[in-house]
Amino acid sequence: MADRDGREGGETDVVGFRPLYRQVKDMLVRRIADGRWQTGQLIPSEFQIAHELAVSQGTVRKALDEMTGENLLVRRQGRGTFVASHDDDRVLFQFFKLSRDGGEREFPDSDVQSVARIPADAAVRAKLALPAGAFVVAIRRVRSLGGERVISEMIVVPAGRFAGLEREEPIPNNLYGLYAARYGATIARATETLKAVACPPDDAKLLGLDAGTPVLIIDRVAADLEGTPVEWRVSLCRTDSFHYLSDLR
Amino acid sequence: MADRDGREGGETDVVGFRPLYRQVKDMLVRRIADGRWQTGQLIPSEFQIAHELAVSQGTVRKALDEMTGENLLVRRQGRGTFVASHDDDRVLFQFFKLSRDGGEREFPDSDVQSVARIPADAAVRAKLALPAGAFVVAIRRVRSLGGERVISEMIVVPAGRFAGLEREEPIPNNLYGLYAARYGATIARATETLKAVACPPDDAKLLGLDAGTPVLIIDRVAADLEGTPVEWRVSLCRTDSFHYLSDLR
DNA sequence: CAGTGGTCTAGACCACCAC
DNA sequence: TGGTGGTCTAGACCACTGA
Repeated sequence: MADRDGREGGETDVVGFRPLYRQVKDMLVRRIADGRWQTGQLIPSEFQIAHELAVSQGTVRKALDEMTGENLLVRRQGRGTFVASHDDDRVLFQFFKLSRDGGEREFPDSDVQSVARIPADAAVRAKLALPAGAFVVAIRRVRSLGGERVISEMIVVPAGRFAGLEREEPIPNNLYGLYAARYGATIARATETLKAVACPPDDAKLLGLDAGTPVLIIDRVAADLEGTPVEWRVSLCRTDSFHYLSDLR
Repeated sequence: MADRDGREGGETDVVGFRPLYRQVKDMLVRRIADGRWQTGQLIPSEFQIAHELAVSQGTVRKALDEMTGENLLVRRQGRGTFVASHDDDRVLFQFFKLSRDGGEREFPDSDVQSVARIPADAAVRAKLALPAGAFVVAIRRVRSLGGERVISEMIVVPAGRFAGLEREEPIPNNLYGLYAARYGATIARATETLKAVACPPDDAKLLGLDAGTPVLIIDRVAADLEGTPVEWRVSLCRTDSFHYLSDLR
């Protein structure tokens, strides 16, 4: 690598030492973030990357291993290393935690109620770190498991970053795949806040419940590779015969 | 190592090849599981373990790194590698997901209502994989955050594995620390199932709520290093000004 | 200062896959 | 058969800690 953190002269770093493999990792993450490496694509072999960056193969390996651990890459022995894609299975496993009691995990269907480009109010701007005057695209939809309506949700994304999303037709079931493929936005992490509340009348109607029935409310902010918030989503879920699964490790 | 997976003769493994570093890891995990390495204890250095097992230092490092990633070990540069302990901070971070809206994470207080040794009913036996006729110790307690009652919970553990727990006095706030210190049971993982329900009258009284208020119900089964279920816990949580936090990565 | 974990390298060989 | 990732080794040097 060009300079190896500027340590060639042998001076002691007082602060801010960054291991070589992390610098390599940052460089490779950037290649995904800015779209030079597309979702699902085969990336160069360890040896090629090592040669290109003038670094040993072991250092590249450590960077790739960390990225694999963060679900950014998928490695397949004998074939190569691929940029992870937001296919249904991954999204299901990583981001969809609701399933039928006693049932297998299952990808939900979606029934879009409305899509609109609207000004962001203060609450939305706070969640997505947007400036005053920003616009957002808001989607309302109902999701079903096994034909039964289970989730009523509202999704909000910045209109600037997702220009034209409100004219997308149809709105796909798996939104994170769309974000990556059409807008170069890779969802890497999300933070969910859960509460139990009485179901409001409008959502109750959509879900076929009595108003006031206890439902789970999931407030999610999803972020991209740089940690920038990209989507705010509030989901009301019936949990009479469904549940939210959380694995603590 | 004694045999290195029996591959010395150079024969091809048709099935069941297990990398050396995993065999090392299994061996070291067993030392924690059976109490030869106690919680919080300093373990031998990489070099010493490598020499003892006749394996290279890099192989030991890979085993230790995996164990560190699973929160079984804590490594401190310049000092050594330690068996992770269930101190308040770790339990708070890894296993306690409820906090006040807008507040910092905080360790809850406990107010024990009852402790009893009782026969396990069918539901309990199913959760903890116990045979017919088994006994359990059941604990009921109320937990508070900042002086406010927030959680009403029931905890059930096998009486065989935790002999005399019902006579423990006092029942400590941090149970997982007690499990490790007195009964050699390290809680390594837990699976939580969440639902929103109407609060039953008894719990409502304990939490100072109106019966029927929506509350979050958390059904947790906690397992030890071998994956054996060790504890079943059902927690009713008020979420009017509190929330459950789930990080998706 | 000695001892620990952390990083980096170089090279060997194995397991797997596609051609 | 060649190329990929996966494992294992050996050794050098760096960064941190505590006596």
